[in-house]
Amino acid sequence: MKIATYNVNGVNGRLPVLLQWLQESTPDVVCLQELKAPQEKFPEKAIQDAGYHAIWHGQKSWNGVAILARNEQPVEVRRGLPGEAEDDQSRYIEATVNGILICCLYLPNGNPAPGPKFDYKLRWFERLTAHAAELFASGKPVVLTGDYNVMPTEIDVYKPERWGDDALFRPEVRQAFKTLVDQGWTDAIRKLYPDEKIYTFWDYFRNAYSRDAGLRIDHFLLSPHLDKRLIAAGVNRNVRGWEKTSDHAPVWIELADE
DNA sequence: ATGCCGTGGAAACCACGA
Repeated sequence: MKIATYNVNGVNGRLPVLLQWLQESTPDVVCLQELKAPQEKFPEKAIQDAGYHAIWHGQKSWNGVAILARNEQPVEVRRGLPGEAEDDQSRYIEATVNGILICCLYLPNGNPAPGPKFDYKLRWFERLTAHAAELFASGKPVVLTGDYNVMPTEIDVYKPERWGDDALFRPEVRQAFKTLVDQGWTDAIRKLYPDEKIYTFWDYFRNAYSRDAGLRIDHFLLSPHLDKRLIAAGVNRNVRGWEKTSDHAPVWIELADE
């Protein structure tokens, strides 16, 4: 079973790239972030024609998350994280697919830091961590995946010395990621490739992709049950080189059948 | 060191992203 996450940076503007990648990669489950489309503008028909059923939480202009499943209907469990009723940003959706709880998240960027956006990021992280603790305690097979907007360690940044004050790399944020992982989750990429330079995002400008000036900010966290089933993981970096592409590349894991 | 690029929405610029 292959599960992927992809920050598309505009699902409608990215539709040809998304469909091409789905056709080439044929993931069983896909988590999308940054739809940048209101609920009624999600390209449901095109995605259905590609063989995927979907649930999504849209929002005008910004944010937006979706879960796709090939030849199967994702069964929605919740949309939105608990803990802040006034939070109206579409950044979290959760569904069951094939017995696995799929949690698709788009963690706030948080810049500029310090400031209210950074405070929101840290609050959102705390809410995610609280919810993740409940999911972990349930003992169910769980995947927490998406755009975390955090580089966990120095090897996840092309030039860590330049990123120390950035909201994606500040100590509080790295600590928040560590606190979450330390509940017992497995960072799938780092389990399989503990020392390799692996990026999932490259800026559009300054030729970041061709210079390989990248960041690793899209992650898969696995519950212990799924950690045992993990057989492969990677980044479809070539997709970042396509025309009209996102600034993120798709990230994927492969789980052994039960 | 820096939104230099890209997207969406509204209005021929601005907010926002990482």
